[in-house]
Amino acid sequence: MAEEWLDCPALGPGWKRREVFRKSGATCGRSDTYYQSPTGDRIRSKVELTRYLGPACDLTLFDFKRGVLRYLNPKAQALAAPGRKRKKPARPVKAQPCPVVPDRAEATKETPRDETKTMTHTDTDAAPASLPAPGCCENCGIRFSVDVTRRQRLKTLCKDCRARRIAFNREQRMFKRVGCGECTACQVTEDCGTCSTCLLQLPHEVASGLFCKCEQRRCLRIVEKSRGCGVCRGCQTREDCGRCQVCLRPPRPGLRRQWRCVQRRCLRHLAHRLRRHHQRGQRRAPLAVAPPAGKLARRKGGRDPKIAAARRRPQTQPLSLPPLLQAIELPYTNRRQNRKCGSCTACLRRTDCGRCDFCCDKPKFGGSNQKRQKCRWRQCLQFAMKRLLPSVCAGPEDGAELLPPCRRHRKPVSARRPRLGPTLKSPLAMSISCPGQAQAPMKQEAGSSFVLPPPGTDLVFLREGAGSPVPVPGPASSTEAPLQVKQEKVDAQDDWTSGPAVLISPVLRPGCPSKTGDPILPRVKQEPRDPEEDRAVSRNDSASDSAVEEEAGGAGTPVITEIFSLGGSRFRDTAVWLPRQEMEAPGWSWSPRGWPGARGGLPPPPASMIRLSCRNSWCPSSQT
DNA sequence: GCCAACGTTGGC
DNA sequence: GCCAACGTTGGC
Repeated sequence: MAEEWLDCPALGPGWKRREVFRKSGATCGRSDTYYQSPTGDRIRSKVELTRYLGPACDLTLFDFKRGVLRYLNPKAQALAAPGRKRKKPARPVKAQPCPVVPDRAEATKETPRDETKTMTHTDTDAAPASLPAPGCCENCGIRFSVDVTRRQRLKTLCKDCRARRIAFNREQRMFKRVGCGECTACQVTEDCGTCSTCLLQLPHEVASGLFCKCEQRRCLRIVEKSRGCGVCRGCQTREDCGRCQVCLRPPRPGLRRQWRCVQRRCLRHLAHRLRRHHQRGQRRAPLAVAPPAGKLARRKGGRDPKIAAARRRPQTQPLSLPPLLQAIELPYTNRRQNRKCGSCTACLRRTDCGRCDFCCDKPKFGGSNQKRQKCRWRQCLQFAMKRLLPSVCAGPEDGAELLPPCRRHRKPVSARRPRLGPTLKSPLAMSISCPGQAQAPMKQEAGSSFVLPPPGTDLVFLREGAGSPVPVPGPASSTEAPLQVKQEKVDAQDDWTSGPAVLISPVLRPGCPSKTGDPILPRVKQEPRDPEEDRAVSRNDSASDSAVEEEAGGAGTPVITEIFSLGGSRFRDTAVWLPRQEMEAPGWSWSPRGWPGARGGLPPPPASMIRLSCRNSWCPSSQT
């Protein structure tokens, strides 16, 4: 079955249908059917289609999977007609040209002619959701209509080029997973033993897996993003011309990256460079490290037999990796499961709050299903902690679960805009502590569902709990914001001076190097108080000195749900402030820049604190 | 750097 | 069949 968009005359002019086969995972081979309305809206199910079209449209006879009208014999019609039911839309539908499904008496066999004839638009007066604006495709140059009111990816490309680009990206992902099977690299069966991946002495089962191959065995058909869009004429050219000055250069034996024929160079990149007058940095060498086998054995969900074998492997082959490098996680086949510890308060929560932004986005709460994220109050705390705080929130073994915060290319400062808005959605909602604050002895709860950072760190965690006077927009209850700051060690008082800050809590004082305290930045996102947690909070409000026990016991949902509601993958862009000693490890760099309080005139953080970011830019998504 | 958008997959 | 939501990526 074709996976491109095809006309669906059964729904009327302009409607498209697409069937997509799942290419991996437990449901590999299954197909999903999607529809696209004349205005570009995507519909994923019959329910959504019914909602979209409104109650005036009867879809009873519409075969969503096949995109045609069902044929009903007279007997079936007679039986079905009296008790005809129609799904009631769960929410109001925006004005759309509404195709009319014919009455049962008009239903005929599934012939395109009949469908086209019977499917007509009656609500022709309804205005389209948005007006298209003319434009030219960046790739092929043809004029095309673009919906300027919608935020859309690849909007500079026409429909065809955009589809090709998406298909290319999909192909590239597949090449990264399994390779093309044709290129010389895919034909290599033995590891070289000398590349950085091989030198890391990964377990064979893992090293030969999908993401951590020997460098000499990585599919050559993977087009690095930094070198081409994959869509333009240059990228599509497969053969060197053999005549240009580059082709005439001598080859570079032993190097994977060879000279690229002028005819095969990305035109889009060229235009991009000309526009911006600077060249983007080059991708650094991929680097991935497997977690220790002991942690592998605890992973859920992996179905790959090789991975399973690695899980069963006894811990007799310890990896001699640098400590922080061990924090880099190998992406697993079933990474979707890795976001849940299953035991923290958030994971145990069964109901959506119905009020956070992600809940409001859900169709069941009347949303448009664009964000498609789990309720903020249900996002795993362990996952957040481990990925944000590699070196402090877990022991050496747990550290292996962490993903490296990879950096993307930054735009020039002049090109960035200050973001103003009602919310701050930043991993840096985690702050370091300030001196002179009330001390709460932190303890390591190894068996707890919520692991606290060990003593000796300067990290402070925001968490739900007692009231907090964080001045954030929202309902009146915001004065009882579910924020609480935990801290451990205190720096020397002399290292700090007070300054203006937005976030003021009983323990996080002005001047703290917290992004939340940057008066320029948006303020801390204030989620509505969760009714279930309210009860626990009210019980514990008066006992601030027992905050640690509350946290360890999972009485409340820490505000790190805010951190993680961003989605785990975004932490590759993240840098965190950590004690300087945490930086004394290879593979990490630190920068004195990035102090978020600088723009607000706040004093710099103490010398013992530095900003941590990962030097390794590789991540699975960096190549497409 | 951040995040909205959305393709995709898991699971009921 | 449908929904939930994970993971990626283009836009800002």
